[in-house]
Amino acid sequence: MRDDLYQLDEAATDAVFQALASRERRRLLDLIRGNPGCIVADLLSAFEMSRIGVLKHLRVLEEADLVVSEKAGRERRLYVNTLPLRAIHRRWSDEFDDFWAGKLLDLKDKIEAGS
Amino acid sequence: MRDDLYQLDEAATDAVFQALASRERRRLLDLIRGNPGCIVADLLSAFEMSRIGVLKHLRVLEEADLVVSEKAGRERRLYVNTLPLRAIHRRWSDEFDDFWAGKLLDLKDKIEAGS
DNA sequence: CTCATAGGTAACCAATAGGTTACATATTTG
DNA sequence: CAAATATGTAACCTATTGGTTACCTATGAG
Repeated sequence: MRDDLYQLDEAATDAVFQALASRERRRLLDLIRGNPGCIVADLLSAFEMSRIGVLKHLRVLEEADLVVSEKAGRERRLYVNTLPLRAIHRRWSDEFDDFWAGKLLDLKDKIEAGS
Repeated sequence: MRDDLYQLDEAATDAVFQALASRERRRLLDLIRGNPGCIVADLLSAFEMSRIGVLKHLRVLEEADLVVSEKAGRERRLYVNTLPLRAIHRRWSDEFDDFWAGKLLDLKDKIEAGS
C-alpha cells in the first residue's frame, strides 16, 4: 500500500494509542522491530509475566495493526507494521506544523514565568 | 525550555499515549489548540457528557502535561503544551528513520501476498 | 506412534478508567 | 450582602484492562 493512502479512522487511532500506552507493549514492539520474523517463544524470556500475559499484549498490538504475523508450521512469525505509526506521524506533521517549526510561543514557560 | 532537551521518561510516555487513546480527549485537545486561552466552560457545549466528565478528561490531559492552565480569577485558561508531542515525534523520527525513509519492505503486504 | 513444543482459549480476579450525582468553594455582579 | 457563575471534590457504579491458572490443539522429532 502506498504510504500516503494509509489513513486511520478514529477507532483505529484509539487502538494505536491505547496499544502504545503500555511500557510492556512498547518493549514488545521494539523487540519485534529488532528481530523481524521472531516467534512468540523468542519474546517470553524478556518478560517477567506469564506467557499468556505476553500473548494478550501481543494481541492488543495486532488488533491495533502495529504487529502482523505469518503462520509457519506450528510457529508464528512476527513483524512490525509501520504504516499506522507513519500515518500518525504524517498527520501530526500536518496538524502541528506551526508548533514543530517553533513558530508559536511555548505557553507553558510563559505561564510559569508569570507571563 | 529548549525543544531538544525535553525528554519523556517511560511513565510520562505511558501518560501521553494513554491520554491520546481517547477520541474525546483528542477532540478536547484540538479544541484547546484552536482556542488557546479558552476556559473550561467554553468546552462544555462541544460534549454530550456531563461537566464532570469533561473535567476528568481534562485532568488526564493535564497529568500527561499535554494541557497546561493558568488561573484567572474564578476562571481557568487552558493551553496546549506541545513539548510532549514534539518529544515523541522526534524520538520516532530517530528510531524509525529507516522505516520513514521507506528503505525497508512493507512486511504486511509481503505477507498478505503470500510472500 | 508418542511425546515434547508452540501456540491458543476459557474462566476468573483485582485494579483502573470512564462516567454519574450530590455537594463544596471561590469569585464576580447587582 | 445575596445570588449567580466557574470550578472543584467525594463517593459511587459499571465496563475494561492486565494479569493469572487450567486446559485444549496442532505440529515436529525420535
